Amino acid sequence: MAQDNTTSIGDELPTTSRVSPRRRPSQKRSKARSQQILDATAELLDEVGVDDLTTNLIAKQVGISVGSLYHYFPNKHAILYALGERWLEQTRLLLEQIDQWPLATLSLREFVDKVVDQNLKVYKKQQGVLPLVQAMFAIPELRPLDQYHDDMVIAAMAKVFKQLGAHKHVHERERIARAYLELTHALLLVVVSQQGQRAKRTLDDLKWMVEALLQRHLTDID
Amino acid sequence: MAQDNTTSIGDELPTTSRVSPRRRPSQKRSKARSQQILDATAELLDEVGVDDLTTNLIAKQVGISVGSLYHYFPNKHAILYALGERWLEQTRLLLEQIDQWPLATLSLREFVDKVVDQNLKVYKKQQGVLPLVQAMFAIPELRPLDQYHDDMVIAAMAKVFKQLGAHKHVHERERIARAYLELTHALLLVVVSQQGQRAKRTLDDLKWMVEALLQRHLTDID
DNA sequence: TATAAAACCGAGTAATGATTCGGCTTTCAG
DNA sequence: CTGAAAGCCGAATCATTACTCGGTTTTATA
Repeated sequence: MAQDNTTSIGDELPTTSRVSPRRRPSQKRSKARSQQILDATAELLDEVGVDDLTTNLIAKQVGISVGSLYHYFPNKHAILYALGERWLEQTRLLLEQIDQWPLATLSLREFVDKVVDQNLKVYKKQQGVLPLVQAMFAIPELRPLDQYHDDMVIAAMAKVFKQLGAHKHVHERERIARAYLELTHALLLVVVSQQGQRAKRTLDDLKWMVEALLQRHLTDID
Repeated sequence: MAQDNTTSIGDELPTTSRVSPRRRPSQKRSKARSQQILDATAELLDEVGVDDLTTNLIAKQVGISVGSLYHYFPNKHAILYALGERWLEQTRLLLEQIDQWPLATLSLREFVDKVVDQNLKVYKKQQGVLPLVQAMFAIPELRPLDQYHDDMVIAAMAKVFKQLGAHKHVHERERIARAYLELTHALLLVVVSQQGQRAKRTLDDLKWMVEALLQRHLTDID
């Protein structure tokens, strides 16, 4: 009953905080399966939400057994964590791109138009964003991801705002970036859930508001 | 669905026709305890969040046993549900007030200033709003509350927008109301979490954006 | 004071769902 | 062809927590 010497597991972190794959997928096939699991999880998030997401359900969706599932991920949270990392990566890429834009040559309107459109793409591409983001906020084990995401966006945008002409203290620019983050996040989730003309109009409203927010702080003097 | 085992208020009948008068005092106590439980739950929501909220924890916080807890509420969700209803009621009251404002005599700026300030008060008064709202969205049993809340706000604000001069189809006004709802909700949660000057500035930004949103749709013609 | 209803207690029960484990099957380098 | 590693299986186990229940204490009216 006590720990036998079945290799490798005994000296790891407590179960709940192990979040990386139990072993590095050594084959292409293995890696593909990990991705399959993440895709299936994203689908299920959309269909049933976070709280009804069980490991058995995921396994069934992939078409494997729970046992096999645990061959690729140490625990349930690790799957969501990996999914969150995917999302984080997409956001990181976008921010990296934005940083390379010729900000000096863009009008505020052009800038806002581009950022919001690009951001929407990221939201649209990620299946089950809403429950995922919700989970990242609600589940303690995923909290660091959420925190990291926010910090990353805020830092990057605060920098961008400076380049755009907001000559204020970093602190203040970060505060504005937080407002920007929450505004776009909330409204993009609405846009994603809407369709056609309605989605387009809400997107336009969002752009309008972002522009208003930035306009205000680019013209004001601290 | 919530508690029906407490009081039926407003049955202050003449002495002669009261069937069992000896019940009244204890019912008062009962009601008070129910409120105590809700208060304790709100506190715990703030402290530990939704997922670490257990019935035993609530009981301990109140200073009673789980058994007693179940004397007042049929199950755990019912407690959160009742808490959600409290919140809903506050919102309802605010919307009712707004409906009575002399909208015709207010400038857009004055209107926005008042609505947002009043709305902030409601958010501030409700301890643990964030996890509560989060729970209302995430837990299937509470979903109806969230739905009702949104529908209520959207319907009421769509009406207000009309009075303010947005001569558009209900559909479009409701779309704008949804944007208004998400904007204020997201940003007010930020404001509540901030302090002092920082909170004030974010609040001002919020008002600025709300004004921008409404301005746009009051001047545009559908 | 007697007494019945209201409150209360908290160990025990049950249900749910994550995780394990011993053995099976497939793959593939040598 | 063969052996061992990679990959797989799913019933059994473990952990957590909502909820119950038989019995005790408190309250307040007659």
